[in-house]
Amino acid sequence: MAYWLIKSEPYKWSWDMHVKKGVQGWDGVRNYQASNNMKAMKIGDEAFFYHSNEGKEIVGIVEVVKLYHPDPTDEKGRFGMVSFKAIRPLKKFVTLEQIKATPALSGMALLKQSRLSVSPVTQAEWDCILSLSH
DNA sequence: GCCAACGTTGGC
DNA sequence: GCCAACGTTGGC
Repeated sequence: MAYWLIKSEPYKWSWDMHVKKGVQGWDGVRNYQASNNMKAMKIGDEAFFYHSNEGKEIVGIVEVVKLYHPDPTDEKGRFGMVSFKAIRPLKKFVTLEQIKATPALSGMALLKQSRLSVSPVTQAEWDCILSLSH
């Protein structure tokens, strides 16, 4: 069981939209590193849902319900996507500011590669963020 | 709205 | 296969 973090700009695709829809294919990723991270995902893996630009905070948790498959929005057929189901919102959102201020989270890919939209999260980081969300 | 970081494209 | 030019992301 692995953990991940996925980013979305809330005015394009927000947590609320995802909750309303239930399951959503994570289309539109056009970056090989992000794409490779999705390839490595397994059914049941969980991911934090992060709002970039507006909010800049982790707002909820989703679960992988469909493995890497072709992304219909990619005309060239080069990129794929996984599908995520919304599981639950965090009681308290965990902001980028908090993450930066927490030494245990200083190694997160979110901070080191700010432009990477799908990144891995370690068990320790996952637990730490969950503890901040209570 | 600016701009740094960085990934991608395309000419050579 | 290199690398300059260009485009995009995302924090500030």
